[in-house]
Amino acid sequence: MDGLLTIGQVAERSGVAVSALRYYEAQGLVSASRTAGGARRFPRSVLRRLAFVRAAQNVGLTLPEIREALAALPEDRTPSGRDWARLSAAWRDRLDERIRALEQLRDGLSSCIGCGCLSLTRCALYNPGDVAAAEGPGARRLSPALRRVPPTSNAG
Amino acid sequence: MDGLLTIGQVAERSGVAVSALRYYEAQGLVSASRTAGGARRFPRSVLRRLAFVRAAQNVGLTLPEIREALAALPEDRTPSGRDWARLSAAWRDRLDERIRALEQLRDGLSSCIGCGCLSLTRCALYNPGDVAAAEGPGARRLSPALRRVPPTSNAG
DNA sequence: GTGGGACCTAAAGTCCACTTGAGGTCAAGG
DNA sequence: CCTTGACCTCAAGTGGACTTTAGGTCCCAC
Repeated sequence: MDGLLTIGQVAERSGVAVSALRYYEAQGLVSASRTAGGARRFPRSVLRRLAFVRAAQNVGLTLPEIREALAALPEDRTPSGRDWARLSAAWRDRLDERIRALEQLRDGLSSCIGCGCLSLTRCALYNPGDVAAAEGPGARRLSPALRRVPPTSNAG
Repeated sequence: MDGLLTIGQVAERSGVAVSALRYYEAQGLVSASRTAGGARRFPRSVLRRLAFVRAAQNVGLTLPEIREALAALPEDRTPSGRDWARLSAAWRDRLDERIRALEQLRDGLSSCIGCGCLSLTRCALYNPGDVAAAEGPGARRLSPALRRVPPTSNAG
């Protein structure tokens, strides 16, 4: 081993499926060199990059957004404290937003217990953060502020 | 009007799109009688039912799960305080769990700012809920609380 | 020199919660 | 009579993040 990792090794060490790794490469989230035979060889730094991707997903970013964020960071070095701080702050805002929305939901719920109201116009549970949105097709289980806890449902 | 609502009226009053209402009927979440001409006529109770659906979605339930929950409630009456309280409590647990997970993420993030670590084994952001390094080299999954699908059910 | 992994590509499938489109029916109004 | 508008059905499309499938290559061990 010359410090480069096969896709299988990356998958094993990162917990990201091989197919997902290929998909990420296609989406420009990670990059790999190739052997003579065409097999991917990932630099070790891909592990950090994948950590970043995972973390960003946890914060609720889409892959295109994550790609943007990654583009702002150095390709193969540890990001500078300043860059990192800026990103982190943005993420924390998002987290705060999500947490707030959930808390609102929960508190609305508490006040609902026993009353059974679910008032269409007033119930905080029904209408959290009063986003009533109609936003085009696609899965939309949570109100925008709450959207997306990533699928990560590999067997465990 | 004999207390029955057209699909358009239901859509307007509930904020749920006409197409969604038809979809819900197909999924067994709501039911409607038909006029001679074949048009749907919804009982007024559908509004409460839809409120329930919305609320449950906000808590993160899938439509099949919601159908289950609805099955446990009386078809056309207001649910009893007891039933309602039981459901609400379950939902609040879910919310609490999600909120906790997100807070952990956020707090881990705060401690990351300026360090730029994203350590695969130690970083709270990457590995929320310290399901951390316990498991040999490489990273692990999301904390259960951030996973999409509840322990009681299967997944997509 | 052959069997078996690990790898490759491109395309299609999956899941969820819907929406959109095509093509048709029905009741009321001008 | 004809149009308008609300409704109908069934089929296909949408978006995100992947996975699965089909068919092939590469290389190592026996």
